[in-house]
Amino acid sequence: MKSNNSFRSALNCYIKHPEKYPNDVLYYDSDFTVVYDKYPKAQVHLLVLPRDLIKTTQSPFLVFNYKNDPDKVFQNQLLLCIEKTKPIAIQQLVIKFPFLIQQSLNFDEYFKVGFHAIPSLSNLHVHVISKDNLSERLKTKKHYISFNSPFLLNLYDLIKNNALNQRDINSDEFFNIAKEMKKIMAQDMKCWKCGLNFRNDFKKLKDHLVIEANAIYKEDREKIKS
Amino acid sequence: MKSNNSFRSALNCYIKHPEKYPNDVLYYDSDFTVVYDKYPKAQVHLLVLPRDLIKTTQSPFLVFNYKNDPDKVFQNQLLLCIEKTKPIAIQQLVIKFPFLIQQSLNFDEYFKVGFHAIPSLSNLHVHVISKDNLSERLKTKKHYISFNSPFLLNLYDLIKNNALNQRDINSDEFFNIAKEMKKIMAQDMKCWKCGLNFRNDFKKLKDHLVIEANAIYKEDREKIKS
DNA sequence: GAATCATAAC
DNA sequence: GAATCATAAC
Ligand SMILES: [Zn+2]
Ligand SMILES: [Zn+2]
Ligand SMILES: [Zn+2]
Ligand SMILES: [Zn+2]
Repeated sequence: MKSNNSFRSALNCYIKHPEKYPNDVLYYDSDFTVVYDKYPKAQVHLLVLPRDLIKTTQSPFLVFNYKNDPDKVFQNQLLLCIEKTKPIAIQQLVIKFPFLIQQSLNFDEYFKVGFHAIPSLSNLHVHVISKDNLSERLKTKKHYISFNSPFLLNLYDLIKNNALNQRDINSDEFFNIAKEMKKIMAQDMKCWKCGLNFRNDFKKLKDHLVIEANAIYKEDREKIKS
Repeated sequence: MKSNNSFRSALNCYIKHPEKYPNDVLYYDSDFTVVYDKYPKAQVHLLVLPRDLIKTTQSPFLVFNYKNDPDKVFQNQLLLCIEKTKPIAIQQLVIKFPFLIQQSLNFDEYFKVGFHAIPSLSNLHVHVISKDNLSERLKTKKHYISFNSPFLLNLYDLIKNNALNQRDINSDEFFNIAKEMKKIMAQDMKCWKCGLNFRNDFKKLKDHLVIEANAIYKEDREKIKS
């Protein structure tokens, strides 16, 4: 056990008093808060935080688990909040790349939405993140893999009644998940776009991500021209 | 003993074939090569490499050691090469900060010249480095301390007949030096300009270095205006 | 010399 | 979650 776990509650302030952090909070209502990730791992990286005091404490594996009698009302509220977050995320991308045209951007082409299988921060949070992974804050293999492997639990996969959320969630199962994820973290790094294998060469991957970002964010402009 | 020490000879190509590396080499003659440090730890960071095949293998403590009958001809050649390097370094700084006026810059106010007490690369090299330590490549406490402590052997101090170069250079003495330097590396990080103590908070130091660099490189412009 | 990985302490 | 420190392998 760690001596001081207060950092694990770093997001709690945003669900408790979203009105106090106008520089960090992009949107809030009675049920959700949307904030910038303080250490963004891509050009756009937002967090969607359920404000419900029970839900916020739950594991992403548990909160939608079928054996746990999933709260369909909550699921639909969350999906609705994600729909509200999509244009916000797109707008953030357009701020970074003014040549992009907001109305023509397909969210699914540019973004991913999901939970980390083993979050470090205890308040339940959905990552809404652009696919580029172009960021100074992306500093380690673990950062990259955590968004480009089964460590990222796609929100829509999780909500479906599939293998992901039919696991028995007991401490044995959490131990198994931890073991799986450790294996996943040890795998090679591959480009999210073209699949090129960078093995453990993080620096080369970083250089390549610049090229891919230039391509996707310019390509769109070219498409618009033609 | 390390299994593969080839990285220690990374600078050898520049003294062997300076003409082959026009992108890296700023100046060379029959006795010296001046190159960009490949991982600059400040806005301007150059290396002066003696091309003599004996001198290049020597330790900075040994090459000027009085008990070792110092080669005064070599010393003077090196000092002359440093004099040639000074305007080059100043020019590099002006390229980064075009508001600076080349002719009015006092080298000693903006730069340091010296050896690392315990170099990682085996070819003898003098660092000519701007004092700012503002660089993305400055990533660790050791990087910073290595230029802001007795780990940096000031060239002119070393040439003087003083305590620094009167040490008996045997393996016992090298062991003592290594122990001293380890202590030095464990000390707090302090701002090179104002002396503010950042202890082990490297991130805060980095932020502060931005402020100090803005001040020194703008200050000069103000002086010129008045 | 840099970079990857593991490990505390917060 | 980030950041400091230590340790291999190159
Ligand atoms: Zn997380
Ligand atoms: Zn690619
Ligand atoms: Zn060196
Ligand atoms: Zn200062």
